[in-house]
Amino acid sequence: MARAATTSDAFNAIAEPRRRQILLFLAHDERGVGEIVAAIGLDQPSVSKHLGVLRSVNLVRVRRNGRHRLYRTNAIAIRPLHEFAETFARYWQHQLVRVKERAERAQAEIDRAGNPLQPPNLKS
Amino acid sequence: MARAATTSDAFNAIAEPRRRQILLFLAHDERGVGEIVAAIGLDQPSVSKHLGVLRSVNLVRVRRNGRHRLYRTNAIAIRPLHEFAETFARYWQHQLVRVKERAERAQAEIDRAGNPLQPPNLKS
DNA sequence: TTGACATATTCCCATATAAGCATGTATTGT
DNA sequence: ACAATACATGCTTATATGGGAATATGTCAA
Repeated sequence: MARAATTSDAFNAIAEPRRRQILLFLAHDERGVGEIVAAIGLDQPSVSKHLGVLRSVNLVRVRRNGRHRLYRTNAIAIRPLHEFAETFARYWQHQLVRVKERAERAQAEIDRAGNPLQPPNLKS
Repeated sequence: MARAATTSDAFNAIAEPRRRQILLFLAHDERGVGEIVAAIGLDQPSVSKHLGVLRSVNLVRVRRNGRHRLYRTNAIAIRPLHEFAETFARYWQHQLVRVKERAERAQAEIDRAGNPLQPPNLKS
């Protein structure tokens, strides 16, 4: 089996850096394709194809206005990603707390030794 | 240019559903490969290869214990994903607030009409 | 209608899969 | 040393990609 299609879900669509760039660019307000092209420095057909992928997983909404098509990020489609990542947030927070505590203990060790120029715990 | 390698960053590695499954399974505590195989119902070589991808982007840590290799999710490697998704969280929260407000206005319309059986705003 | 403008779509190709199957490697128990 | 256990790696194949170039589609203006 080959890799899942980029159009299969938000996770696959977002794997591509240029698409993340586009989503960020379209997060605040809607923009025409030309503006996107100018903003991210990629040729127009490529941008249109990326937009096609994003559309197919509902990560963007389109609105037609004359000969322009105004795209905008559909933020809620990113929710599954957020929920997945959120699951791990508390783990790395614990991890960081432990690192911080260790650093503080090491600093206390230095202070107690009275000589800040000596690296602590060289062998343990 | 082809698609970026799955080993290029966390975003690409996480695009694969089985790898997300593995990360969740290894989030709380470390497990041997055999346990992972049993848990997610995939053959051993496939699991090993997925673990290889996850290793290459530091999404898991390994520790050897006799002939076992104990894997564990390295939660902090998921942080870039979380930060990306977090950027959009406030947008969809606004979106949901708007939907809720609209629903409440519609309900108020119904209440005012005094007849809950008639659908509101049929033409506007 | 004709042309100009804004986007989308098609074709081409080098590249990278993920799964299945077979095999290699390291470690332990006897 | 030998067999068994626990993983990792190599090989093959169907499939999908993203960018570049060329072309098609759709809309407005004169």
